[in-house]
Amino acid sequence: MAANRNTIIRLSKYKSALFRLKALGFVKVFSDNLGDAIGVAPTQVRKDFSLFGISGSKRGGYQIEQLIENLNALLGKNQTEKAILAGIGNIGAALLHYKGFEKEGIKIVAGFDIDPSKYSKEAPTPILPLSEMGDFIKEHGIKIGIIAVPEIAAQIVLNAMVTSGIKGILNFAPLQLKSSNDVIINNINIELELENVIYHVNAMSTTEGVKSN
Amino acid sequence: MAANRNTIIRLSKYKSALFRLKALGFVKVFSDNLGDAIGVAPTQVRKDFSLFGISGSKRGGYQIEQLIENLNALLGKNQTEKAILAGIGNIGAALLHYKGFEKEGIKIVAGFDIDPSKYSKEAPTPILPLSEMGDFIKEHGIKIGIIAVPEIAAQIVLNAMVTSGIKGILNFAPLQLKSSNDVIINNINIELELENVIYHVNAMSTTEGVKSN
DNA sequence: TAGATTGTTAATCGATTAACAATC
DNA sequence: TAGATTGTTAATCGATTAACAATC
Repeated sequence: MAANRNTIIRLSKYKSALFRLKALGFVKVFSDNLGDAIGVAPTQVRKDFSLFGISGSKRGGYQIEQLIENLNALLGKNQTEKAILAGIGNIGAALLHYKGFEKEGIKIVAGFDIDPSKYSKEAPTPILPLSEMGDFIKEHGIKIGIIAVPEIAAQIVLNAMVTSGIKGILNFAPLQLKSSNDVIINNINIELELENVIYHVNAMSTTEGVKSN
Repeated sequence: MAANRNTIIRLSKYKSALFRLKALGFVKVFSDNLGDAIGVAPTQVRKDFSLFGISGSKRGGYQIEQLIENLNALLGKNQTEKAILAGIGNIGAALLHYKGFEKEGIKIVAGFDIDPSKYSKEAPTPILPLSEMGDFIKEHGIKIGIIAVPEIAAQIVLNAMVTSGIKGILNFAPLQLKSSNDVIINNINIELELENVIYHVNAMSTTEGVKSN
C-alpha cells in the first residue's frame, strides 16, 4: 500500500522515460506508453500515480511536463542534494568523477580517505582526511553519505557517519551494513549482482537445452 | 516457488555469512543464526535450502563446510567464470581493477573501448578496440559481459555482445536495457539507487517529525 | 455521441511467515 | 527421555494485475 522501495524506483524510472519522451517532442503520454517504456503493466503505472495523488485526464492521458514536475517534487529533486563520499579507491574515485549525478541534482561535496597521498584540499571536490569527516558532516549539515571503503572499514565508517548526522547511505562495500532504523542504507554489492547473472546463465543453459556451443 | 532472483541473492548472502562464520572457527550453524546474519526469518532460510534440496540434521543444524560446498555447487562457483568488460571510463576502469571479483571466482579477461589511447594489448588484462569484441567473445566462448559505456552506446554494445554469444550481462549504463529473454540482464543504476536513498531520507524527515536540525 | 482512457476496487499471484509433526 | 531444530504444509501478507464504472 505505502511507498515501498520498488514503487519509488519505478517513479524514478518513469521520470527518466518522460525526459526521453520530452526530448523527442512528445507532450502527453498514456499509462500504456509509460508502462511499455519501463516494462510494467499500464495498471501499475496508474496505480503508482494514484498512490501519490498524481492524476491525468480520463481521455487525454498525462501531460509530460506536469508529470515531470510532480515526480520531481515527490522525489525531492527540486533542490540540489549534497553528499559526501568515504573511500577514494577504485570505486570511490570513479564515483567522484561520475557525471551522472549532476543531472539528478546530486553533488558530492567532499571525499574522505585515510591515505594522505589522496588528500587534495584545493580540488573542486576536496579530498580530506577521514578523521575530519565528522566535523565536515556537522558543519555542512550533510544528510547523505556514500561508502566505498574496504569491507573491513565499512562498519566503522558507517558508525562515524551516523553519529555525525548522516541519514541515508549508499554502500558499495561488499557486506550487509546494519544500523538503527532511522537511517536508510542501500547496499550495492557488485560481486553479488555479477554472481547472480552467472547463476542464471548457468541455470538457463542446463535447464533449457544447451544451445550452439 | 522457483528460484527467483531474490532467492539466489539470499543464497549468495548465506555463503558470505558462512565464510565469515567459518573464519571465526564455527563448524555448524542453525537456521536461526543464519537468518540473523543476513536479516531474514529462520523459516526463510530453511525454505530456501529445502527448495534446492540442501538439508541439515534435525537436531544439529547445518555443517558449515558442507553448506558452503552445496552453495558453491549451486551458484556455479566451482570453476572460474570469464567475463569481458565494455567501456573503460570511470566505472569501467574501477571494475577492471576491482579486487572483489577474484575471490568470487570471476575474472575479467579483457576490456574494450573505442578510444585508442586506452588500448594496451600487453597488459595482464588487455584493453582492445571495441571492434574486436565480437571475435574475442566467439573465440574464447565468453558468456558474461559487463557494460560500462555511456548511455548512448549501451544498446549497440548490448546487441554486439548478444550477437556474439554473450548470455548474461551486468549493465552500469543508466538505462533499462532490453533484449530477447534468453539473455539475462542485470541493471545497476547508481544514480537511481542514490536518488532512492535521498527520497527515503526526505520522506522520513517529513513524516516522523523533524529531529534536531 | 462513441470510443478511449483513467482511477479504483476486487481478484490473483507469489513470496514470506507461522505452525507443527517428524526426529535427532 | 526431553528438548531443540529441521522440513514442509497451511496461512498470511503484500504487491501486481484484471475488471470495470466514471468520464473526457
